[in-house]
Amino acid sequence: MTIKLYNTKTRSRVDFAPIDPDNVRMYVCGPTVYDRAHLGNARPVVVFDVLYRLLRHTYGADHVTYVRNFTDVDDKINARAAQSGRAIGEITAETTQWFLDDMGALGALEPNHMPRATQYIPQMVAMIEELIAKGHAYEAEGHVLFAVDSWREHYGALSGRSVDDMIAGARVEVAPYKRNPMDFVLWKPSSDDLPGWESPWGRGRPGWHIECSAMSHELLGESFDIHGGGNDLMFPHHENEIAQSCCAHPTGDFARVWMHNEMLQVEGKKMSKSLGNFFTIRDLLDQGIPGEVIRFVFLSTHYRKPMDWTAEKEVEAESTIFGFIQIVADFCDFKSVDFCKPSQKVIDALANDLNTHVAVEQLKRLRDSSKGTQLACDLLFLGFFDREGLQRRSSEYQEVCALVSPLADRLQELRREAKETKDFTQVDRMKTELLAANISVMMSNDKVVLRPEKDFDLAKLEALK
RNA sequence: GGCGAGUUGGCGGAGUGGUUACGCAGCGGAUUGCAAAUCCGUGUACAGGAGUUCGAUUCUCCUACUCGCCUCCA
Repeated sequence: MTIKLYNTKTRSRVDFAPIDPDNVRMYVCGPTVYDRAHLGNARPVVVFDVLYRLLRHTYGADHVTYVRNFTDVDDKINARAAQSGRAIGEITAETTQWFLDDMGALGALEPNHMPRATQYIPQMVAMIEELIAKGHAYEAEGHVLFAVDSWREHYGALSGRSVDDMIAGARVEVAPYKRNPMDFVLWKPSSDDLPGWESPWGRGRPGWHIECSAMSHELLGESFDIHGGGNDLMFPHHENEIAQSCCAHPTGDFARVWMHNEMLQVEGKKMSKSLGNFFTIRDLLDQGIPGEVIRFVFLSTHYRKPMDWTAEKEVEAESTIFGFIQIVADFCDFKSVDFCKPSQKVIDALANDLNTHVAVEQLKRLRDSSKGTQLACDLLFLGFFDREGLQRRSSEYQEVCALVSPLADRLQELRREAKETKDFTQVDRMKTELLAANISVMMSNDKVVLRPEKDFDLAKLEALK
């Protein structure tokens, strides 16, 4: 099977061929840890989690190396520390754990490596020295800057810009010590109240971009397969990563395939604090929206299209997931799940540039044909549940069904009598109460089946007991 | 201003150079004590214009609009 992926670098869909099938390597830009992850932060995590799962399935779980960093040195963090009076390390440690917890709730597997920027300062310093030695960077007023003119003909290739275009359209304030307005910071000086490390250029801290170049090199080598992130990172972050890495390691390719997910919107608008439609994953989880529902909404839209988070979609996803659980509860043989493979249609859909929408449609087809075991298997594969969680949800549903089952017998008995007397008052009364508790009542000729639906409320059945 | 992405039926959302997914909602029918579920049937969409083509929703160009990046933000 060939996995096809859209490569931003070439703006085309390519057949994915790993450098080393025994060690497929992927790097995804992770969060800056200063606050709870918001909904938008979660999109790349979920998207690349699906890709990670597909790669593991295709090349073997032990033959994929997935790296996602934590940026734990950044001026936003410093600002947060200054404003809250808390220690930087305390903030970053806490936020890092929040991130892992929240992403775990969305079913994201943890990457093989989750490097923290602060643990790779020596590698960054070494890389910067290399860049200076090769004439791609220069020191100025305590800063070290990357000289885009030293790589002018390549710089901007990923995002489709030329240095000249960017200078023409730039709105940035240009620091006077820059040789070219587009030159970006590799290292900057730290005052005593800011975190800093000793370096050949004095006490300072790294610029934003160098960490990804240094850490991907350290953990994945000078050439690796896939680099991912949100498309807002394309410029300048990824462009600068490429410049740094390719100039420091000219014999390597750096990342061969670049993948970018589109942005997320909320009710048709950009999620932003100023619009007041900003919320975190934790906010949603606390509202009782389960992680698998959030994941389902995400996967219903292709990753390269803007995804609109709406209350309506969330509600629909919740029903759909509930419907899956019903079918799993009724038809899944959990003993077989362990030996079950994901549907070929799901794999094919994902292999087609991560067409998660089509994969999700396949789940619905399995549901409609009551293929509970296969459905369970695919739900697990796509990360909606782990095995334990799914089995628990399934059992819980079965228990509820068992509780209402005697009522079905009673209703059937009432119905049998009513058919003789032609007086259906009692039957209808009972049915109304069941419906009010969100229990579907399905009456065939000789049988009554009660099915608790989403938001069923057994408390409302007290009157029937 | 520069760069990029997008515009599909009531809504959501795939996909394809020709046979017009799918989901939800809707409508008609079968079925039902009434329903539900199910089954059958049904709605003839691809922003607008021009071009390429035997034929374009699918390719090219233009226009409009939306969104993103260029500034901390995935």
